[in-house]
Amino acid sequence: MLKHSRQRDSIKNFLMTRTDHPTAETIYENLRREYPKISLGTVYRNLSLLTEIGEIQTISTGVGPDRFDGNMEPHYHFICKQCGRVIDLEMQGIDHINLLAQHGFSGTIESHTVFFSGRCEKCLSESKIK
Amino acid sequence: MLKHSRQRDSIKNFLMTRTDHPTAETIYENLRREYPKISLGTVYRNLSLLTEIGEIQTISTGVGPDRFDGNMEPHYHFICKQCGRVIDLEMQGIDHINLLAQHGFSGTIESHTVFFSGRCEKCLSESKIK
DNA sequence: TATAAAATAGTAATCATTATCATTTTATAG
DNA sequence: CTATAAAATGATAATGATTACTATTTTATA
Repeated sequence: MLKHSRQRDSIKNFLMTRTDHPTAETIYENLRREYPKISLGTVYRNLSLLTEIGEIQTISTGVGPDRFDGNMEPHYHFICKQCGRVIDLEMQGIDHINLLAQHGFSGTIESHTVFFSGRCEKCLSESKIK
Repeated sequence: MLKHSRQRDSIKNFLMTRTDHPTAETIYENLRREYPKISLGTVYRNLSLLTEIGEIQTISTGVGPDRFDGNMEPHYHFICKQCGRVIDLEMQGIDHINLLAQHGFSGTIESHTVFFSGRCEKCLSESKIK
């Protein structure tokens, strides 16, 4: 049975205030202001738990540590090849790609994970300067 | 300047014979038959290098270690939620999603990474038995 | 064949994450 | 309220995957 925990609430609340998909380490550093004795293990444990119960999303980009997202509205992510920033994309849904994948495949297609990549606005403007 | 290496050739060749997207560890175990003294570091170093020069693909699924693919023809991957197997999908291209992502986004969308998931044929048939 | 650059094997180090466990917190019941 | 049991925590050790380091070997070229 799941019991209430102040630390878990705080992690969830922190994620709700951010749109930059912070890492466990960043979340830890920030929570320490409110809970100076919180441990990194507690942060990881709760991030896993919150992901399991569908309150947050874990984003494994394949580059660097995992990132976490408190926004559960369906949306897609962009990863900048230059600075690594993860940015929310405002685009229409592309669930139809599941049908394309299912066609001729003998397993069941239940979901998909998509990352777009390229260069973000900031990196583009900085490279123009140089 | 890039110099030739028997070990690198062997890694590349091994990947060309497989369609199951082996891990570095699996590649290492197999290469040891031909090169009993090969080190895991050499395997990782060459897998990174081969990926950099575009001869193979690194697949970071977010679950378990990275997997590697010697097939550079454009294609998509399915990851079984139950057994973790990575399977090639034979589906039409979905590059049009880049345009959808680009619409209203101020950076540049250059590419995308997509994984489909669900249950593979094998896991489906096994769960029927039980 | 000599030489320099690159690659290797062996191993240590690092990074991200998970596991362990004694102590504390939370929920529930008397 | 207090007692109790389950769950969560903090502190820390352990793990798994990958990268870094370095003396030695291999490769390409002169």
